[in-house]
Amino acid sequence: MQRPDEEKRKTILRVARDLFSRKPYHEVLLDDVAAAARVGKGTLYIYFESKDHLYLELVTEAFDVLLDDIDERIRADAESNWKLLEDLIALLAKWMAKHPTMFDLMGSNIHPVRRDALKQRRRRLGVCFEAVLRRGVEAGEIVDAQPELTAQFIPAMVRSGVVYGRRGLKADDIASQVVTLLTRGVRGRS
Amino acid sequence: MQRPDEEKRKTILRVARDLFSRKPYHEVLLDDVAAAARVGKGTLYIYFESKDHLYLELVTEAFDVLLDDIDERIRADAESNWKLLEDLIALLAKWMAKHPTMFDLMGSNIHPVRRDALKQRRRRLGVCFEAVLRRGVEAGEIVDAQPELTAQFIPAMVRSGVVYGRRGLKADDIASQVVTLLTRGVRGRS
Amino acid sequence: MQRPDEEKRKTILRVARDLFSRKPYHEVLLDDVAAAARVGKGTLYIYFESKDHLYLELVTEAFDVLLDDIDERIRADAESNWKLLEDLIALLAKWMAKHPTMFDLMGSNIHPVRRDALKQRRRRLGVCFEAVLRRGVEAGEIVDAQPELTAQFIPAMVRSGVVYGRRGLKADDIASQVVTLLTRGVRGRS
Amino acid sequence: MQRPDEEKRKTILRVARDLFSRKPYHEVLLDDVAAAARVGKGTLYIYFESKDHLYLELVTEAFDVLLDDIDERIRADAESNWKLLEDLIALLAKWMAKHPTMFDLMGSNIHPVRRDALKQRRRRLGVCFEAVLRRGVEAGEIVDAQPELTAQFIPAMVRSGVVYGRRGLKADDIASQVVTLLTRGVRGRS
DNA sequence: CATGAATGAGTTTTCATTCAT
DNA sequence: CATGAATGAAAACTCATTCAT
Repeated sequence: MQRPDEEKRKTILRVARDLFSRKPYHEVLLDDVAAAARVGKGTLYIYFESKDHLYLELVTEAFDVLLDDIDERIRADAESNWKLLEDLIALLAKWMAKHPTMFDLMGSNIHPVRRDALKQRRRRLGVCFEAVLRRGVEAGEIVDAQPELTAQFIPAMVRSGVVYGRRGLKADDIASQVVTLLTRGVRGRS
Repeated sequence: MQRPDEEKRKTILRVARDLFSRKPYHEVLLDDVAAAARVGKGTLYIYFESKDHLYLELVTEAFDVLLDDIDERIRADAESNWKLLEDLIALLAKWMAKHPTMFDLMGSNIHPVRRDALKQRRRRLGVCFEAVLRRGVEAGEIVDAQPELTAQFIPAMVRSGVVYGRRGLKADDIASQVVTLLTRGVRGRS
Repeated sequence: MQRPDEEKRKTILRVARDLFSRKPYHEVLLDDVAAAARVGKGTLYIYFESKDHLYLELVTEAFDVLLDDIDERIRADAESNWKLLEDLIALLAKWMAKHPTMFDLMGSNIHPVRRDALKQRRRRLGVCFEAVLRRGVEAGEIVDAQPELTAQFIPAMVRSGVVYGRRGLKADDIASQVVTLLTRGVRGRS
Repeated sequence: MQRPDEEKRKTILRVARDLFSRKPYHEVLLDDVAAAARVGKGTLYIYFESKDHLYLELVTEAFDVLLDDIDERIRADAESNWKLLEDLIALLAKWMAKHPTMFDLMGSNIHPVRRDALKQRRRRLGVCFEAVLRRGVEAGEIVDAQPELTAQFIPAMVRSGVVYGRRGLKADDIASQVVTLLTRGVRGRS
């Protein structure tokens, strides 16, 4: 995807990500984006087809970085599926802390057509975890009757920790609590 | 002489909830709401101060129903805190299935001033679960070093199941998977 | 003009006059009028055809009182045309002090069709003064090459005194200054 | 790249002045203004903050032109205060003939907050005349016990001549009648 | 007659997108 | 390529008027 000025493109995306992280979609004006990126408003349309497309690229880009990281980790043979799972959770927590509103963004602000591109990413994330879980099940490391649900739960837990957790909570704290839950739940052995 | 009609108010809220559940805030026109409720546009302004207020009422109302149900269940002495926890999760799953987008709505569509009313509800939800967890810990039924995080995880898991789970998934399926997780995690005993 | 409840009609007119004197036409809501008159909004439409008609009646009514007073004074043989002129000015000043914004109201708030009814009244006022001036000219009491202009000037002066004069200015002060001007102007005899 | 166009701004003001002179504030739609100025509706909002602001600028601008002209004339040492007074009246009459409704506009159409800017101008106009009158009194050219009232009368007379005078009346006719009145009134010397 | 809830045409204002320079 | 002035469709909200009770 070679563009006239790849640098400028990056700047716009970075600046836009900032704005979209702070305000809801409809409160972020392209005037603001242009001003913050120090470019003319028309320039935005050289690099992005529309506000929706800019927004979409923004979110998917961040997402894709995560998904790539996850893929890479998965491919790098881990010592066990459980260890891999722990690593992925740590990865996820760190990423989520950096993009605290990225999942909110997925909300429903965007045009339905574009929305699907986002849902698909979110789903892929689940699929990654599901795969690891299933392999763990096969390997006897994991016992889970509904791994596809658990796979959805994991990112959801991480996100809720980041978004609703008390101030000062570290990504590691969240990750370790998720792991604890997956390890033994919270029920006392009586 | 006609009297202000509580029935009509309900109708508007119901109809609006439908629309806001299907489309993002800015795509729901008051024209649509009025048309769907079979009332004039001006009528909306008799019952609600503004679009924002209508929307807020919509979400908080649904939320408050849930919170009330939860409070009631908590007060009705349960046989154990664990049983109570299971009940609340079932309750939550059922409610969430009925309002699949209610948490998304909380996202970032609404005016910042009003947004707080929602955040506060979400927080109260966490507080309820946290209280039950802590009591469980005291009673020796539960082992959890970070109950306030777990309390956030629970609604998040339920929501992710509803929103991203495969079609045809029942509220009960989700609830039971959450309970399973909380009970023993997914790690195999090797 | 016998109406169901002449009293209620009067109340509405009085109350509306108050409101229209304080705020521009479009800021006076019929809701306000109805509330202030302690009647239902629909009731207004029993007594008046429309907001415009109510407004029109309001202004013309006050005007007609003035015009009637003037006519009466004119018919009552005065000792001289000059004395009559002085009396009319005093009358006018007193009336204007009671309806300070009545001429502003004539401004251009109202529907063009209705507007003419007002212009006509204002003109009639000029005509009254013009008639007196002309008779004064014939009687040799007055020297004026343009009595129809002077006739317009008189109400204008009185109004400006009421509207823009310093607080606490009495109707008599204004009237007497107008009379002074008409008597000898302000030019020094050198 | 286009530059903000001062010419366009002028066009809009001129066109808007025309419209506001013919119709009351609330009957002048920004659609009309935009159409008449041959610009898009949004363009109006580039040059003016709101309808109110456009309107205010319109009126104050015209007023300020007059006030500047008057100031200039006053500073240019006149042969006598009386001659100066005559000049100012002529100036005023000419201006008023060009903006027949400018004083009506001041009426009560505009938002209260903005209204003050106008009242202040009208007052300044009075102050100018008052200053000249007082100097004339000191110089023995003028005899007037209430110059501040006379100062209010002068614009009022001119205006009434323009607004209510017969068709075809020239600014000069009005000015000369005002001067005549100020010179010797209309009372016959018997 | 009296009421005030209901109505919806009418207005201002916003903002993504275009395009002349 | 870059710009930012221009555009106008779209949307929230108002309020005179109607009409069921």
